[in-house]
This record gives sequence, C-alpha cells and structure tokens, in this order.
Amino acid sequence: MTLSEENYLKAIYHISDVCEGGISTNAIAEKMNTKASSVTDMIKKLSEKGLLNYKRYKGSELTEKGKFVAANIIRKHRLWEVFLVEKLNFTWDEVHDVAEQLEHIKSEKLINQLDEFLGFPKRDPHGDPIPDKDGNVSDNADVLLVTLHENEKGIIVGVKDSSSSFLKYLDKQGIALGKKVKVIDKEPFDNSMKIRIKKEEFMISQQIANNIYIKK
Amino acid sequence: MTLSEENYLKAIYHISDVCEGGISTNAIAEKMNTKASSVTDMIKKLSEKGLLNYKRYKGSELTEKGKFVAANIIRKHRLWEVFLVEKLNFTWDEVHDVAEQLEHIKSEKLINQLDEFLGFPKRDPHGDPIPDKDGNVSDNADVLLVTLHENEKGIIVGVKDSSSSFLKYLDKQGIALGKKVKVIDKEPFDNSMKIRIKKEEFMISQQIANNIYIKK
DNA sequence: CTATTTTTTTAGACAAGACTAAAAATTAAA
DNA sequence: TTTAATTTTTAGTCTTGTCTAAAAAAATAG
Repeated sequence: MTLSEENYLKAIYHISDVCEGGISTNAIAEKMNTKASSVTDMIKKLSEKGLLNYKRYKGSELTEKGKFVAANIIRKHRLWEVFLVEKLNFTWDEVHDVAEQLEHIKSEKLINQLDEFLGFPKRDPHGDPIPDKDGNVSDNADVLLVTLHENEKGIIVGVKDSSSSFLKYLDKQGIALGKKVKVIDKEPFDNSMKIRIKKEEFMISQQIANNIYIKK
Repeated sequence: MTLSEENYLKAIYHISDVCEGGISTNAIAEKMNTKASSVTDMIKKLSEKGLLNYKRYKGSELTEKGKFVAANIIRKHRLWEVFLVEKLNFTWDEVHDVAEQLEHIKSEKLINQLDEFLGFPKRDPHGDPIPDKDGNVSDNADVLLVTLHENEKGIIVGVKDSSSSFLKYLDKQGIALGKKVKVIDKEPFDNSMKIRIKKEEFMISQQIANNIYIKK
C-alpha cells in the first residue's frame, strides 16, 4: 500500500459518504487535486488489487476490502487528531495537516496502543466518529443544524467543513462540541436562524448551519 | 526534503560519528542497502542543495546545514522511541521500525510539544542522547563497558548495537539501562569479563561488552 | 436522431530514485 | 612505474505517479 494509493482510497471513501452509486473519475480528480487521467491510472491499479470495482465510464465503488482499508486509515487519522488535541495542546483547527501525515504510519500495535492510551475515544476533535479495528463506524445518525425547526434542541457533535477558517469562526462565536443549542427562530426566506447557546442568542447564516452536526 | 534525502542525511551523519574525514560512496551504499551508483546520484543532489560537500573520488562530508537537518531527524526518531516505550508499552527492541517512519513527520510544533509531553528526556530507550532543537548533542563522553578495568563501576546508559537479537539477549541476562554494574574480573586473553549487576555475577564476552555504554 | 458538449480514456513525456553494466579514476602491488 | 585491483562515476533502463494533448465514449440538446 503506497502513500498515494492510501490517499485515493480515503478520498473515494469520503465521497461515497455523500454520493450514491459509482464515483465519477472527475469527482475523484477534484477531491485529490489532480487530473482525471492520473485518476484513471490509479483506478486501474486499485481495481487490479481488488480494492475497488470499476467499469469504464461507469464510475468506481470500493469493494469490502477497499472500504476496510480506507476506514482503517480514517481511524488512524482521527485517533491521531485526538492525541494532538488532548495530549499535545493542538487546537482543533491545527491538527489536520499533521494527522494527514500520521495516518500513513504502518503499525498495528502502534494504533491499537494509541487507542487504548487515549481511552478508546468515540469521536475526533471535530466530532467525527472513529472507526473501530474492524472498520465499523458507529452511525448515530446525526443531523445538520440547518434541518432543525423552531424550538428544537440538540447537542453539537461535529462539523462538516473542518477548514481552519470555519473552525476559527466557531471558536470566536463560542460554538463548540458538546454545547447545547436551541433554535429560537428560523427565517424561511434564507434559512438563517437565531440560536441560543448558554443563554446567549445570535444569528447564523444557512451556510454556517449547514456545516454543524447535531445529536438530537 | 524528500523521504529518501532525509534517510541519506541520517545515514551519513551516523557514519560520520564513527569515521573521520570524507565518507566514501561505498560506505554510504552499504549503510543504505543500495548501490554505489544510486548513492552518486543522491550525493549530487544533496550537494547542490548545500547539505554536503563532496569532491569526486574524495568522499562526502555534511555541511553545517546538513548536520543540523540530520540531527533534527535523529531528534525526532529518539523522541518517538521514548514515546513508544513510555506511553504505549512498546519494548525497547520493538520501537525502531516504527520510529523510522515517525521521524519523517513534518511539524515543528508536533515535535516540540512531544518533547515537552515526555518531560524533555535526555536519552532514548537505548541510552542514545537526544539532540536539542538546535541540533546540539550533549556529549557526556560515555565509555564502552569493555574499556572498564577490574573493580571499576558505572551505570549502563546505552547500547551500540540496537538489533532486536542483542536487546533480547540483554533483557534475558537482566542487563538494562540505569542498572549499576561492577567489573569483578577481566580475562586479558579474550577480554571477556565477569560483571556484577544487583548482587548477581556472570560472564560476558568481549563482543557483548563492546556494545554497552557506561557512564562512570 | 443527429450534433454538440462533457466525461473518460489513451498515448506519450517527465521527474525521482533505483538498478545493471561498463567506463574511468584512484590506489595498491610487483 | 607499469600493471592489477578497487572504487567511483557514467550511461542507459525501469517503476511510480504525475502531466498534457488528443481520441473515444457517453450524455445532452435541438
């Protein structure tokens, strides 16, 4: 498993989370920041290794084996993120690039010991679930904040966009994982909403609400 | 700095610890487990980057910049080894391969926070000194056990050979870092010696004594 | 149902690192 | 100091992963 192969698997896995059916070559190229022709080559390789199924012009789909490998990389990524935040005082908007490197370290023992050392965490600092050893992801069916109606309440458990700028915005507004949130008012016209967190009320745009996961 | 470049720098740095003057292309090839022709190519590249000086047929020598970079990689390697042993329950003969991967992770903050998290350790689990941020290695001028005379005492602070088989031998004999050792008897003929560790006396060959560092 | 646009694939090139085989420079030996 | 042995370098290939340009297939429009 080369670095590049792992990154492709991860990308395809993540796109599959959002899209149905075969993943288009172009979609992969965009995610990977590369050209479609490069993707074609890699797809051929991964396909030969039995990690994904693809038919010319029909898109790619991970096999069970491919999903397992991808979930394992994501498991490593997220465990390292927990480590960086909990043990090394990183902020949640700083961890991504480093975790992107650490996720490729190869050692079963390392990752399982790390898991134990961290107390078998269930979610990473962005609230995303951490797959277990077997590649299973606990799916608590969280919803986006934007889908809540007036007077509904929930707990913030994750973010969809984990770009540094977004995370910084959240910090500034006092929006953080674990906080209870209640929708006070919702503007049907632009889907902006007034929310309350810890007795403080303020407006957020649909864009923001669309990137925050809530556990009801 | 590619993975390969870093590994070459590290190898040359380590050879320089033992050998004087310019390091021969062949010596590097042997250490790197590769062919002399490959080394020639890489030397050219590192030389152009100002990381080492070399003259055709005269061998290579790291520049100050090259030494700094190499020491930093070794710093990372050894800090990760401490982490693996102290926090993740690895034994000292298991850490090398994983540390070999971790040493290439790029993040200033990561390594400095790790250093702090571990309490600024001075030596790795094999007793080798950990370079500081500036690439300086504290040289406590430790000696090899083989150089001690009858009735001399010291503390075991390191090993020269850190192969798994050697480390396992040491564990079995109860020889470990930090243990006090006294030379009871020395056989001039073959340099084997009888030593005492914790009231227990036993013989070790010159080969063994030649691979254990002692702080007097 | 043809024509155009979009998507995907092929073909051919390139850079990094490695290898083999052979040439050249250096060192050692006679 | 001329020959022999060793070390180092050059020349040419290979693989991985990338790219551009162009061809081919599929989707969409009129």
